[in-house]
Amino acid sequence: MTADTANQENASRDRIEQTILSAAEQVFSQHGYRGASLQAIADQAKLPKANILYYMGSKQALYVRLLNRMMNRWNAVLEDITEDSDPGQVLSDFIRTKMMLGQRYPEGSKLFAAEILAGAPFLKEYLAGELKEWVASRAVIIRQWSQQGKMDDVDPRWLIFLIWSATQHYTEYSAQVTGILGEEALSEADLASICQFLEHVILKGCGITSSNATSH
Amino acid sequence: MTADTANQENASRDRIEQTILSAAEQVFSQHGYRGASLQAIADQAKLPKANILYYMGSKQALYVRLLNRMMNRWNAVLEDITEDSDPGQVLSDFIRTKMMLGQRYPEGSKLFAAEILAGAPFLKEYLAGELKEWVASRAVIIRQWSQQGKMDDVDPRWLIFLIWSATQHYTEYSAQVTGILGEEALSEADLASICQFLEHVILKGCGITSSNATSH
DNA sequence: GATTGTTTTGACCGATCGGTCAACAATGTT
DNA sequence: AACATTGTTGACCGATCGGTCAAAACAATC
Repeated sequence: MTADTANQENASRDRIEQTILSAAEQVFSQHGYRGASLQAIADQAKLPKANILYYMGSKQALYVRLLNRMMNRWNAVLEDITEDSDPGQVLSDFIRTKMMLGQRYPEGSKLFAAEILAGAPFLKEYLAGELKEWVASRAVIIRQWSQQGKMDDVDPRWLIFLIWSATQHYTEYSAQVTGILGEEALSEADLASICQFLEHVILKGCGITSSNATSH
Repeated sequence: MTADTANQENASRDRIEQTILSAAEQVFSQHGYRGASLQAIADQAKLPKANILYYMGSKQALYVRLLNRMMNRWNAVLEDITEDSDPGQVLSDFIRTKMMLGQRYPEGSKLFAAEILAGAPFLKEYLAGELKEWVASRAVIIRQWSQQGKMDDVDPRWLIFLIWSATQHYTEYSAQVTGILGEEALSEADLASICQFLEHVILKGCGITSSNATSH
């Protein structure tokens, strides 16, 4: 096997795998792990069912792979903050980044939501391990901001949960949001308006005086 | 059949139905409509599967009945507000009531969440009908509050969504929350702390000066 | 105590579930 | 050209799916 053909074959394999992952993400996100069927995924990917299993091994392996892919997409968020950072800037970025991620990967976000709803059977260790430490370390920094008088003395954990929930709402509850708004999907103007609203309420609510970058 | 025996039999039937509904709520809330099986519901209720169908007719009828039951529990919220109401009082009540409802009916709330995640196939008309009108009518009143200078000029729809999402988070994402906090379940102290935090941030964020009833 | 109506439940139905396998096609290596 | 490896897929497996049904158990009326 030459390097060329190797690349070609790997590329072909990658393309097929991406097709399957994308199809599976749609089906799993709508119906959860149990409610999704390999046949439905195969239909969505326009491949025979046996082909799905040839590439992915099993339903569970496919599902776990999707969960990991989604979690890697979140890793960059809020990574490089220090006690000297500007809370207004950081929280503003946090809100916009989270909102953008949800809009960019709606199926992945819903997949994650369904997993949590089911009691997080495949993510228990991740939540109680990596993610718990992530929240704890961010909380320390936020607490320092409060002590420095940069913002009110709020519980950082509740603040993080607030931003998570408020932003995720617009992807995971998109069926409700669009139903109530009477629109097919959220427009760019809607999204900008929502971001502005969340920044205004959360920053002001935390006693953060709007910096030049976050005024409106 | 005497009136006595009639009451007795109806009461017995009601008891069995409540057992089934409660069992079904647990199973549906964890795995969604498709992922739930009548056998799992029957096991949970400790009844033969055929008995479930005898009382409920079909899986779909059972599911729809659960959805309706849950929606009736929400009907009382935010019903009697006017342009003369105190925004601080009303929003404070709204937050606490929503949070209490989620804690009181965690399975029902998760059931609703799973239905929305799946694209609301059984609730499309309700969302675009009753609920849309409910939001629109509340929005009018909130807009009046803003014009009266009682609060900032924020989009009432985003405010309602914010309160919904922030409160629902603690029931629907309870697996994530407890995993991160390292607790089995939210304590009473946690709940009080969360309510206080949400009131502080949202009211202050909307420019509502804390009334005597909502200070902390 | 015979009759009538209501619950209860195991047995069963066709369809679908996740997964296996063998036959075959396609491709790479020598 | 011969051989080895990898990819493709219909047929099939036992288990489970939602739902039906009839026979037995139970209760109420006459």
